[in-house]
Amino acid sequence: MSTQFYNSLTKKKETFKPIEAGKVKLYTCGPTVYDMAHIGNFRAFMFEDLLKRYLLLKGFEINHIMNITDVDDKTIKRSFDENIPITELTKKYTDRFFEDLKVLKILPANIYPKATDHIPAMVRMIENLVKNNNAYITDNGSVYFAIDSYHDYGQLINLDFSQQKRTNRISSDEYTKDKPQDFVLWKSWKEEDGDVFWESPWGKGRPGWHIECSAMSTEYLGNHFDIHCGGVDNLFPHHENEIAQTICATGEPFVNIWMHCEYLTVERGKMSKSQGNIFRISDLVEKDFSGETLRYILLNTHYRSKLNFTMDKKHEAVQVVQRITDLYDRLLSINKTVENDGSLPEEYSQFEDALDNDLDTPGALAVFFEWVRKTNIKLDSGSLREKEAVTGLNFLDKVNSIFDLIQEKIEIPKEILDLVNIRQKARQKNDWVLSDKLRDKIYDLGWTVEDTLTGQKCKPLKS
RNA sequence: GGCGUCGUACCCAAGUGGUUUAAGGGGGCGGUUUGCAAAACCGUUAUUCACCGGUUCGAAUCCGGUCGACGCCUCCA
Repeated sequence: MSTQFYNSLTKKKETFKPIEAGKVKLYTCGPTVYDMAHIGNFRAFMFEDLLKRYLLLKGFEINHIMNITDVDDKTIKRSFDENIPITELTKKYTDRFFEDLKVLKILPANIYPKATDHIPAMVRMIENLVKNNNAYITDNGSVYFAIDSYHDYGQLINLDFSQQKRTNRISSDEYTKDKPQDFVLWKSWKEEDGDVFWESPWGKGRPGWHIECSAMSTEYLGNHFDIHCGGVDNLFPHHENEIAQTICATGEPFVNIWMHCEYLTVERGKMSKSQGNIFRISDLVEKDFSGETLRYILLNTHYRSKLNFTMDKKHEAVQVVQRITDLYDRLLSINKTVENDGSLPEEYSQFEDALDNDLDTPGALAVFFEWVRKTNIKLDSGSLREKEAVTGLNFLDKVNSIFDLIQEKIEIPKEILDLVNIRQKARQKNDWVLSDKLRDKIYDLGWTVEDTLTGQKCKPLKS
């Protein structure tokens, strides 16, 4: 089966074929670092991580660029409100963003370009657009893109501007534009911008939001590259505008495949500060969600389906993570004298087929769990051959390279180990009363002990 | 008002014309195992895919309608 991805541009699944054989140029819209990102933001980043991990599994070499938006209305307002320099604000939240990525085990991008480091490239692009008559300059020194100059405008989303609901923003805000739907490329300086501005041929100001992604993506990946991702909310206006301005500026094809992941909702609605239902990664870590459990929750729903995040999803995730980790431990503990020939179980091809089908993670997990059950049966009966243990570990490595759900080993503290050893002696003497008492004590200290055929197995309490 | 997505068991969630008289996970119940547990495993939990019509030899899957949920229409992952 060929690898197929749903392309938002053509609205159907397409066989993936990179521009350059064996290499993928990937651009993903990154965070605006005016505040901490929340679980909804990270759903998109997790989806992109999944995409990237799968392409890596398929053997592609990937150049992944993720931008950091460190100047926009929100960053300026926030730095003003908090009375700290904008660079200090954005540094703080950029650092927090990277910490969260680590918690979620999201693989790092090759480069994280910052918008403020690429103003000249944006200015050059805007100059091109002005030169090509795709953009116009207003009296106050702002530059707008004229959407009428790009006839293919509206490929990602079907919008009938004549039927558009009139919002306050359109009617009151942008009176200097030729057409309400024209979007800003360069925003002229206003008093509330303070010292946040750059010099340009049109006077001092700052770039519009959309132009940064156009400038940075083409700078690092070339004018024409393979995949561009984001959340569905980026479809319009962000990506629609990006397409228009980039194609008009470069005169070349832009992106082959646009991929968007659906919303994450909380209690069936959008997260919003007014409702107090924003979950940040650090909040969830405090509530005992691990990176693995969050990964399972986010990856157990197909990326193009809505995902309703609730606290009670934790239980299922915890169980699954533990089950997989336990199986991994069981296979590891088998003495293996055979050489690893890289073999994989027959389920592997179905696993890959599921992911080939537009990253069907629930389908892939279903195949995987069938295999987990079969393997546990063999383990229980002692009929698993050494060779199968090796093959199984190979499969787990592959699965883990995508899902990354196996928990890292935590060293058992000496205090616990001592109790386990005392318990061992008690058990040899059939002193069940003491044995059970010690088990309770170990439990109270945050650990569990299971009595297996090969002796006691100690692990931290699930969270 | 315009555009669009979705509605599958107690919960989560694949499947989008025939190998499905509907995967997988969690939970419940009943077992095997265990000194007892835990873990693992076995059985069970939707004759049915929001509802009503239609197309077809055949539909959860296609078409029309109804109801319900959600999103976009220039802040948004």
